[in-house]
Amino acid sequence: MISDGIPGTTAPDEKAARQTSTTRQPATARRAASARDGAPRADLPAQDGAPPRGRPRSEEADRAILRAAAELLEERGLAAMSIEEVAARAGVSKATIYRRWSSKGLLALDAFVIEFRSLQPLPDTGTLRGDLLAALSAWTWAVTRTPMGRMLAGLIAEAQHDAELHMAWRDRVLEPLRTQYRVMLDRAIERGEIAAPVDKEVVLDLFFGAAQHRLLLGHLPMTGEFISEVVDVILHGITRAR
Amino acid sequence: MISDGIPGTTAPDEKAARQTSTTRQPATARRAASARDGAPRADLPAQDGAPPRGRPRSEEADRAILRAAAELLEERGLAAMSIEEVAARAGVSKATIYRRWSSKGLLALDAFVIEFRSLQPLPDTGTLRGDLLAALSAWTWAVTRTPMGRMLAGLIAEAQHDAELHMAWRDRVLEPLRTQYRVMLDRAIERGEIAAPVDKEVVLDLFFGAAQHRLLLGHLPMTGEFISEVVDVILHGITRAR
DNA sequence: TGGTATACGAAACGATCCGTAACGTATCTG
DNA sequence: CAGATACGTTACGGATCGTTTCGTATACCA
Repeated sequence: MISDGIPGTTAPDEKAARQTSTTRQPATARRAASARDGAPRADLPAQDGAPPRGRPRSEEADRAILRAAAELLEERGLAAMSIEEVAARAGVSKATIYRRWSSKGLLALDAFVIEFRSLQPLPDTGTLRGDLLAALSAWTWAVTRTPMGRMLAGLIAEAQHDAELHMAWRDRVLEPLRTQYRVMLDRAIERGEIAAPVDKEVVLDLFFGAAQHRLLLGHLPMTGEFISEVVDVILHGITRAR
Repeated sequence: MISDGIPGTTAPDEKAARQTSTTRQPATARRAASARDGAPRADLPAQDGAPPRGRPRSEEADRAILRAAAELLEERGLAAMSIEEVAARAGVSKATIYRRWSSKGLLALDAFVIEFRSLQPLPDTGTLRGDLLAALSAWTWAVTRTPMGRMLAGLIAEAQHDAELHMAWRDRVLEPLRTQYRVMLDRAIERGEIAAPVDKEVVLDLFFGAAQHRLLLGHLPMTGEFISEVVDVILHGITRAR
């Protein structure tokens, strides 16, 4: 069992909608049939209770694939990244990749999540302002000083037309992050810094959205001044309550 | 020049050399290179002062291509849209498309901008709150009730790794929109509704970013309540000034 | 030790799409 | 009329797709 980011949860089925060509895909149809009668192919083989029988999957290959995917995602973006290239750079065959991930998007998501999670702490500075500044600074650092910023856009775009990836993104990236931020808001309410009836979801959208907007569009730099201005406007906006 | 060469004699080794030089770069890199070294081939042929000589471009073909591109963008997204499909649906040959647009992204941008511009009015209701509500409502309507919302993500993603498209997006979509919103803020300053030292760019990022965030991630619906909450928090945040 | 099960790399497959070119036809200007 | 340009059709070589087959490698179990 590989620790964290390996495709443990996602069920590979019904990815026909993701296919690029509409009209007819005998290949996909065949694959759907084989997925129906057989075991899921792009999942971990070990179901709890039944110890794995044959040769175990190479964790070395897992790491090499994810590392290669992360590199290529940064260099070219998701759309221009080919599985063929990932395989070549990882020193692995294509089939080895397809055994683990059913789509390019899910592979990219894993490559992204592994690093991203460790870079988003839950600050507890004692004041809401301190917490927000720390959280937004950490997020900004991750997306501007590491390859992750450039991965973001491609994943978000791909998720627009890939329901499976969309759900995975929400479950493994967006909601964990929002849950962290909600805790910060709840603590501020307990401390009496802000009034309870504040709409936390809107606050999160403002907080996170402003930064993501500037990141994706790139019209202005993400400076420390920008971060503190964002926090200040939001704080003034909600400490007045309503 | 056209007639003097026997077809078979035209330097097959030159072609081979050209092919090996580009061995197997991803499509995007090849396209970028060809666009860089060559003259702009995919623009309107009529430069002012010289009336067009030959057969004019078919405006019918223009419309059909843009319409087909818009449809496919909505259905599959930019990454999964192929020029081949656009040509088939528009009843036009691939060459006809390549004569007009040098990249898939720029074609998509045109298909997007044509409709989008007409749907973003400059409201003047007399109050900043009224202006912001009207503007955000119009934007929200455009991206949720028309195909344009789903085009947005793909274009933004493609622009991350396509400098030409990135600049075009800023010049033709982002900056015109921000200029409109800045006017609304300036009028509010004149009326004394908000203090002058407010950072207008940050306000625009909050305003536009929150909505775009919720649109792209789709974690919560873009209701009228959401719109008014966003406007209220921002307004409270900046009317206190600082 | 052998049997079974699975993963592995390598190679090949039929497709689709790319971007370009050649060719003959259509429609403009002068 | 001639010249210029866009048009549609067709074809090309190459890249990548996702899958399949095959022989080999590596685990567990009896």
